[in-house]
Amino acid sequence: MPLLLSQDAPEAAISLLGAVVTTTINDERVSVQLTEVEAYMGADDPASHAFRSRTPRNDPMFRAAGTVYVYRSYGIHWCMNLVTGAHGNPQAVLLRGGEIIDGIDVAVRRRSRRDHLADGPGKFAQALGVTGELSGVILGEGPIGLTSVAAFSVPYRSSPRIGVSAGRELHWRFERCDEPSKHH
DNA sequence: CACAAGATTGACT
DNA sequence: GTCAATCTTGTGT
Repeated sequence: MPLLLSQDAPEAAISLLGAVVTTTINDERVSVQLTEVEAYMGADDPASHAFRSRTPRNDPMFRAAGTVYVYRSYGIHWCMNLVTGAHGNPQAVLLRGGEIIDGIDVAVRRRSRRDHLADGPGKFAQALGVTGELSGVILGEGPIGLTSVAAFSVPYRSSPRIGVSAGRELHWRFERCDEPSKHH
C-alpha cells in the first residue's frame, strides 16, 4: 500500500494531486495524472457514503487503505475512490479529474470524445475503464496501479465538495493550480 | 412495499 | 439554462 494513503483522507487527497493512476484492462493501458480530488470521512462526515452504515456498496471503504471503492452515480456513471486511513475507519478520496498522460487513444474511444476525457468523476472512471466490477480490488494487485510522481505536494486550492449539501463547511475538494500561494 | 434523493453527464431548448 | 437517464440506499406507510 502506498504510504500516502495511510493518512486521513484530506491529507491523502492533497498528496494524491500529481500522482498517476494507471489501469491495464484487456491489454489496454491508460494513465491519468490527478488534478482534482475530494476527501470523504466516515461517521463524522454527513456527506460520506459511510456516514450511516456499512452496506454492500460502501463495504470497501471499511477495508484497508489502498482498496479501490467504485460506486454507481445517478444510476448511470461509475465513480472511483481510493480508501485511506486506518483499517476499519471508513474514509476515501474521490478521484474527480485528471489529465491523460498515456493511452489517450483508448480513452478517446471509451469516452466517444476527443476532449473532456477525464474532467469529472464519471468521465475519469470511464476513461480508465473502471466499473463496479473493480470495487474492492487492491491497488497494485489487480488492473489498477498508483504511481506517486512528485516528491513534494503540488500547488492546490481547496473548496467545498461538489454536489454535496451536507458538510459544506468542510473544504475538502482539492484541485491543482499553477500559483504556489493560495493554500489555507 | 412505495418512493425520493443523490459524491453526474450529455443532449437539447 | 433545463432535463432525462436509472442504480443504491434510507425513510415512511
